[in-house]
Amino acid sequence: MQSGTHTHVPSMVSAALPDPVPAEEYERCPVTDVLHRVGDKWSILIVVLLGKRPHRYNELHRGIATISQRMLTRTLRALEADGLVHREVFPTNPPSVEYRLTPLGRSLLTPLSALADWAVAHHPEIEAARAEHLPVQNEPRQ
Amino acid sequence: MQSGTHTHVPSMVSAALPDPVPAEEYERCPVTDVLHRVGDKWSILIVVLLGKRPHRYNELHRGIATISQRMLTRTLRALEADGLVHREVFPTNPPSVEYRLTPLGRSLLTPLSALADWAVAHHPEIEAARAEHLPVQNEPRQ
DNA sequence: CGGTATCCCAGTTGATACTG
DNA sequence: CAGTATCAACTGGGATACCG
Repeated sequence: MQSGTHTHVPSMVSAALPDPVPAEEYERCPVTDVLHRVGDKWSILIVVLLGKRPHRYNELHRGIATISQRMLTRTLRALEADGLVHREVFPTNPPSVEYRLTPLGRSLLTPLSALADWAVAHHPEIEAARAEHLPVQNEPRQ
Repeated sequence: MQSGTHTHVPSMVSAALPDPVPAEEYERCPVTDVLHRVGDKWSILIVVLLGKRPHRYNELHRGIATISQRMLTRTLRALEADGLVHREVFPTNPPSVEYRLTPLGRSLLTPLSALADWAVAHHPEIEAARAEHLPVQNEPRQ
């Protein structure tokens, strides 16, 4: 279940990061920046849900089950600020607000799916590795 | 400047996440799990550096510039526990320790590069979107 | 319905000092 | 060289209550 179409060393990952990484380079590294955004507790989940279809606020709230209103709002605001999600208010009564992915947000689904596929495929190996390292967790290293 | 080869909805991202996401599903989601690991402050940076070639401890320390010894060690231990990085001690004097990616770690470089390419390509759009949303940052929403 | 405003805790990160 | 130990600071996230 591996691609096989390209097994060579990735392109821009290395290119974006010069060998000695100075402090300034790190701060503005796009890769790190994006990973920090998408790597928080709820962003990917929301992006994936919105990838299926637009959702209203409480629809997302019910959809995720364990997220607090505070974090749902904060995460949506952050995604909106980054231009990944569009928020539209319909002046109905009661008011309704719809969230949907922007074209930029939809374009993120593609590389995200590559990582998701990797995660699904290799999660057993990771779990196995963790299980092996647990026994020596608190041992001093030689 | 988009791929065009596949504009459909990604495969396993949706598949791994059923529409109403119950609490238990979230906890064990491989995608979220991997993203949390790789999404921390230093992991990707280290993985990318080790993707170029093996590095010794202080070589990484000098290479990254702003990382503390504590966080370098902790991040390396975490990557090692997940089976992404291999640590080898050479009994020289003074001692030397070499870190390199495992095959699993190297396989992560491929999907990571897809995300990295996306990040590099679309970072300007993200920055632009942020710049537009900053002025209304503290305004109450209608 | 779709949010804000507070308060608070747990976990993450950093600074500094010390060691086999 | 390759780390550990300790403490302090910062931040993400949750609980609860309230609002237009």
